[in-house]
Amino acid sequence: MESMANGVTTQTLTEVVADHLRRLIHLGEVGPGDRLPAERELAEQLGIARLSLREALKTLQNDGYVEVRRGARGGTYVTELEVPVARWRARMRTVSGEFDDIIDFRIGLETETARLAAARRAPEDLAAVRATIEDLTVAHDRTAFRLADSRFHASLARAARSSRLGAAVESTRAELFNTHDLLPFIDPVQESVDDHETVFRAVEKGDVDAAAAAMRDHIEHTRTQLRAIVFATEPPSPESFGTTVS
Amino acid sequence: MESMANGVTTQTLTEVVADHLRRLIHLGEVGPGDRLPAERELAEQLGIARLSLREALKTLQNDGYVEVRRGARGGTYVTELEVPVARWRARMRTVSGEFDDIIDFRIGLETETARLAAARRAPEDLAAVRATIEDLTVAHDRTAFRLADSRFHASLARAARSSRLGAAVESTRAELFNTHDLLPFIDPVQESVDDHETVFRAVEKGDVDAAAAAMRDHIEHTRTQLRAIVFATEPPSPESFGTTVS
DNA sequence: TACAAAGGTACAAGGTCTATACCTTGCACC
DNA sequence: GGTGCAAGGTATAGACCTTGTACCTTTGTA
Repeated sequence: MESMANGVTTQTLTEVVADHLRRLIHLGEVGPGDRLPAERELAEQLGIARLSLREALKTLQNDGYVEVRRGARGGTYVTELEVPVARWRARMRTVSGEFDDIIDFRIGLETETARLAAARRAPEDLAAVRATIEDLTVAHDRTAFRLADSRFHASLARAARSSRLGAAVESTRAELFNTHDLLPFIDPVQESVDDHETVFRAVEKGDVDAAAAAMRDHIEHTRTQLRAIVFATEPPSPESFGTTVS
Repeated sequence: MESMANGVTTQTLTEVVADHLRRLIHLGEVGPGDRLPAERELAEQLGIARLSLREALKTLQNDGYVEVRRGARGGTYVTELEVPVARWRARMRTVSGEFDDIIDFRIGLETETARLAAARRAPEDLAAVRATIEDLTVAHDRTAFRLADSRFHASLARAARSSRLGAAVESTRAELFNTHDLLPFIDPVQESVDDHETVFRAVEKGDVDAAAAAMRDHIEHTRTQLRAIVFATEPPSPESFGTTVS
């Protein structure tokens, strides 16, 4: 019965809430400069006591995700995320194999998502995916690009009619940090837009193998870009996004 | 900020422990007739108080997973799982799309696992996979078959050098319940052995596409078999496994 | 300068987990 | 058929976590 010799523990509410909020930041649902709802309000939204939320915010504050200001214009604001990004880079460099492990996992999830989307696409799904690509094309700042990119993958998962794939894709994106906040140049952004279009056309045609292959290529591009960022000698500078930083 | 309007909660230790044990049963790590360690011992292994464990066992007892006997030959024994299996079947029939959703997810995970295993296999990985197939071939009762099957997929994930894929494969197998406890006839078992061998040969040759395709076929066979079981008019009878029931 | 909107602090009530001690059941063996 | 003993069954006190409520402090702005 050696198989059950693991330790089991519970997370405190504080930890759960901190994870939840961190995840929203990683996913780009809220980004640098954004203000979270007031503590009392957010606590009510989440269905928890204010103290529990406050402790979670304290954790995020210590980890450099948010800063808290008091007074009339006060509130909890998402930072530029320099500290968390630096930590994430350090971890990806240090923990051997983790970086590629995450990318490999994403490839498995997203190629199958693309394949199913190509097989099952309905007209309204295609329209939704196309809309996210248009958003991506006209995105002029990090926030817009980030959201459009998230929505592309989410709408594809919806077209694939697979809730588990969709959820896993989202989790994995969260683990990879919100990558487009790191991309320093316009070129990989343009490449990314092209990739998305290639995937979309294959899905539109209903060509399952082409859709899977295009998605695989896209994520391999991501792997290359991210690897360059993670293992670069100079840290990335958020200001150098494209030419029109907000 | 509507994106954060979800409720967050903690699980009690009791719930965590119950989930943990249920998972072990679903995965077949412990099967019908097996006795769990004594409460005091198991509590210590898990690093929790005995009362917390007892409450978890109470839950499993109510759900029909285990029965508790007192006295010298007392202890906690895994049942024949008739009640949980019946509930699982009912759920798969009722919740529209969930059955196929799980299978689709498995296909994404396991085809990529097979692909990576074929690309990265080392001699000792191949030996480990081959050993599980031999165990499978000579398995004469449900327990042996179940464990060998679990180990096949686990050893393949190890050959693929992807811990995330391995973990996700295992989680998904747990969600599908331990399927071979349900299989009523010897034929699908033989088919399953053949499938495993086909996957293995492709992995051995290093043919990534063939490995992925063979795995896809295997899981599609599983889909067909399970669908028959889930939507059968008569409930499955555990006694009819092969010809040599333990 | 006073107000309002936000965060900061304090505290009591209730729930959960742990540790420990002790009771009860019932097979095995003399 | 009684006794040992390995299990499960029960009770309780203390530590810790979560909640709800009330009140204080900071700071921009009218």
